[in-house]
Amino acid sequence: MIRKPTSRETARKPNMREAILAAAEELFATNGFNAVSVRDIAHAAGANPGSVTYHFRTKDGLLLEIYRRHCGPMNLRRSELLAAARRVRDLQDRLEAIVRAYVVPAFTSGSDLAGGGARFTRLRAVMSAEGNEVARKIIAQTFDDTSHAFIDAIHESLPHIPRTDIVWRSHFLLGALYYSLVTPERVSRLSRGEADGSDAAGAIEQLVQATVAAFQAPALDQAAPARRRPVVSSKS
Amino acid sequence: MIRKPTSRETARKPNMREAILAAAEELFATNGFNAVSVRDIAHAAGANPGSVTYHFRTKDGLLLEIYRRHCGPMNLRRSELLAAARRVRDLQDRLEAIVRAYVVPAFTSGSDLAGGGARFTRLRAVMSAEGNEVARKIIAQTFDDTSHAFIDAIHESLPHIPRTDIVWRSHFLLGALYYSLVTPERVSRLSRGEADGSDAAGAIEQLVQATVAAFQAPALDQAAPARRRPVVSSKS
DNA sequence: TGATCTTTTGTACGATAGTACAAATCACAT
DNA sequence: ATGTGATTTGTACTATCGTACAAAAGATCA
Repeated sequence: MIRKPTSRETARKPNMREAILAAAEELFATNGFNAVSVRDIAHAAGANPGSVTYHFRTKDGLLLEIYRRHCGPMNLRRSELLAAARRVRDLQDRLEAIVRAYVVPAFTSGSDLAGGGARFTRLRAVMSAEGNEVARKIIAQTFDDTSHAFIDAIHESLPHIPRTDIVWRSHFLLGALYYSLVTPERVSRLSRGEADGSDAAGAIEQLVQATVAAFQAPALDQAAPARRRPVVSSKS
Repeated sequence: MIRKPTSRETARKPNMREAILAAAEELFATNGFNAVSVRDIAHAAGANPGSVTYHFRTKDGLLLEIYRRHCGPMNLRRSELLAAARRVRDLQDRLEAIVRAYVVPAFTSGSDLAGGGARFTRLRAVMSAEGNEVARKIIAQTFDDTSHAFIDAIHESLPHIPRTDIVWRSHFLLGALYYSLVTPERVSRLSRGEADGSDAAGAIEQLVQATVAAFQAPALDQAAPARRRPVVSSKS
């Protein structure tokens, strides 16, 4: 999109650059940024360490390019699905459609690259946990608009819930989404094999079902604690 | 608990060992394991790098000791609160009490060390995202029993929900909990200052309210998709 | 074929990592 | 006061890190 591909763009190996990107994405997403060395990436991609420097200059540049690759398409897909969801008449159905528009691209789409969006979403989860600065910047300036659009849409379908509560609950949604991608094996283990945490379709259905209910929870009346209060003692 | 403190246990600085542990906990929790060097930790604790080696032998040993410090007390507190919650008669109230028993210690308690359990819970979140092996082992063997106890308790108060769904939803709970501690500033930002993501009490109330509703969501009938299906097109 | 540009390779450099270890320093019982 | 064991300091070693760069190899077109 930025460079015009000259006719001799093709390299010796068919797209070594892409192989490096894919390997880096995989390694970063599973081990974190700092645990993976440029040499690890090069080795996994069948490339020479110097080749990474040639294509991306620095390790940060490599991470940045991964984000550039995915953020656009994923945001676009989310916007499309959100626009369609907003046109749903029934408020209950609309809420579910909105949540689905948020969740589905994170699991399955996001770019045409192999592996789908799940790997990239997991990468985002890990980078956010590590407090990576490069990631933080590009995420805030790329996804905050979309996040606000989703929050607004949800708020419209739940007018009686304060916006603050919606923000919190959408935050929980993202956390649940991230964690499902980070440690899927925990689900399999705790369910004693009855559930498969790595099954994207199953995870999506569970997440959508649970999240819709969470959004529909009664508003948190911060002023008046109307209902019964904590039943168990709380020391300090 | 393992060493009997001889009368000359006190060092030159009052508890340099504890200072190192606290500094490491803080740095690991905010930057990840690999991004923090032993020298960073020593500097933050006002200690000499060699002192870290003396007390904990290796960097892994330091992390392990942090876990040992917190896992026991936190598990104990959770068990106490869970036992109390199970005695609540009303099923709705009981469910909320159980969720609270899970959430509250993660935010506020967990050990007598300064800073409370929030720092340690955040540390666990980051280590889990990084796929840290030392952490994974000790977590699985320390918390799985407790997790099962909570899942069972929740299942008892929601008998009509399949266990699989409960597992998924408690997984989402943990993910939401982790993420709230990892990036609280995102809540403040998205709510445009109306909510404070760093306010533990507020986060707890929001999380409990949302999670209880999520647990109470209708069961996911994997066999019969009774309700209307996705309203928006799904390509691929 | 030979010139030219792109890509890959191989190697090296300075910085920093984790850890080991001897020497210095401390607290305390005698 | 002095000896003794626990702790802290200072330093050094080896490995690996990110990155730079010159040379080799490959591709493209005159």
